[in-house]
Amino acid sequence: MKPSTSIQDYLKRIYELTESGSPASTNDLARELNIKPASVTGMIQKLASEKPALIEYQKHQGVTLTSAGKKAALEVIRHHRLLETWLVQTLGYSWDEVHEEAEKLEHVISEDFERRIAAALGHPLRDPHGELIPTADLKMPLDDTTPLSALRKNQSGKILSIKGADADLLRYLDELGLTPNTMIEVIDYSPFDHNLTIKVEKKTHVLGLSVTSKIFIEES
Amino acid sequence: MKPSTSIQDYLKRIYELTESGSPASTNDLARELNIKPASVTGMIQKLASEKPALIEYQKHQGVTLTSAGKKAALEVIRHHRLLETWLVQTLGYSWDEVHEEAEKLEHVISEDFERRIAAALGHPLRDPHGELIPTADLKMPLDDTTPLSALRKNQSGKILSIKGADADLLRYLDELGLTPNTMIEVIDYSPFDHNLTIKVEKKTHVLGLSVTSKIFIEES
DNA sequence: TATAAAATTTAGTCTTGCCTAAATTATTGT
DNA sequence: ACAATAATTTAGGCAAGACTAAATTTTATA
Repeated sequence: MKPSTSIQDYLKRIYELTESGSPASTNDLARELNIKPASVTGMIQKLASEKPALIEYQKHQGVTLTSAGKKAALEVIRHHRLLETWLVQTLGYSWDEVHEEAEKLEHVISEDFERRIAAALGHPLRDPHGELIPTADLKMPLDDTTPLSALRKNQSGKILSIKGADADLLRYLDELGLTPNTMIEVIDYSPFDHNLTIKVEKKTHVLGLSVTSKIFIEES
Repeated sequence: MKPSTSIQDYLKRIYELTESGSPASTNDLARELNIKPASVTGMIQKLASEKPALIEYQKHQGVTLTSAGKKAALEVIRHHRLLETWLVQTLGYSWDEVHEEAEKLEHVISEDFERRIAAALGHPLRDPHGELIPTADLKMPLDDTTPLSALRKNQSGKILSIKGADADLLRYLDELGLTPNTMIEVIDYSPFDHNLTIKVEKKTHVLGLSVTSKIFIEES
């Protein structure tokens, strides 16, 4: 069964709040949804105990999405971002006017409608705000323009390209095994200096922002 | 406050069922809405007893719309028909595919969205099914192509034109005062022979289908 | 480390809008 | 006119999803 509008909103917010790797707290979720924390607890308990669970939840520990939940969330986000793109292109909305409209439409359009606007727009990669649009098979793309520095704890991917590095840096990265096509995994993130601890072929390294912003990756 | 999606559906169906002049029965409404008759009774009782009542209701007598209710219904119908027109024209839907999609979208689009698609379409008079689209000020247009024979009890309007009448008929209508710009009022309708009893300048006349189908009017 | 503050959960309530079963009112055929 | 039938309404319930107030757990501070 398709999740209700309310549940779709929960999933969408949980997705956004957990993009950084850490679980979403009841309080944060309540704030994002304009709902009282007590109500959020009730809903996440229900969502966690359903047949195919959409979320992972332990009392007092916050929530994360299961892979089923993530798919459902990406479906809504895809609808939202395609709608924004479409409204801007075909009805002359400005980028700051579309959000509210898409927020309502995203819950009611059919899959057929989704396919039609995606095709009409030429399967765009980003919406008018520059945000990436999840693909038709419900994966969030991490394209060339997404630097390693945007990844957080527990995310992993494959190096696509390295841009703007001088010969010295390239040699250094090569020594560490950081070349295109290599798989990497983010072990930790320091919010203070934006240093990332990453694992590459069994070894871990700590890299600063000046380096991670030059390495472009694709999520695995 | 904007009526809920459920209430909008009730109003839309009541509008359709009462177009012929007679009130809508609980049973018919239940059938149209795919809802049990007992549930309909509950809802119409609520709607009839609200601050600005949207419907007129007497036990066992069926319901009609108040003018506020009619406005709300026409708003939904306008949304629906504009959406159908727009989906067909911009996304290549065929006329038989759009209904379901419009049925969901009609409840969530903003007034701004309505204005934008109306303008983009050049303020169309009819939707892809040929149905008239209510105007922006929420009146159902009765254009040149709508004959007097389509009107029912309690409807009134102004004669726009007379088409296909021979000299004898024109002279006869002129005697009765039935000329363009004259206000008329339907007093009664006979479903057996389609005779209409109408009032024109304090006098009433009974007209047959062969006459009423040649007089074109605009609702007042 | 004890305690105050903040976050979270529990318990109980409310509204919307639907349902079933039973009672009542209207309508219809003879 | 009067029973049989159809339509309608009443009464009681349920699920979703929100809320408040109070209890509990966690975190932070002195």
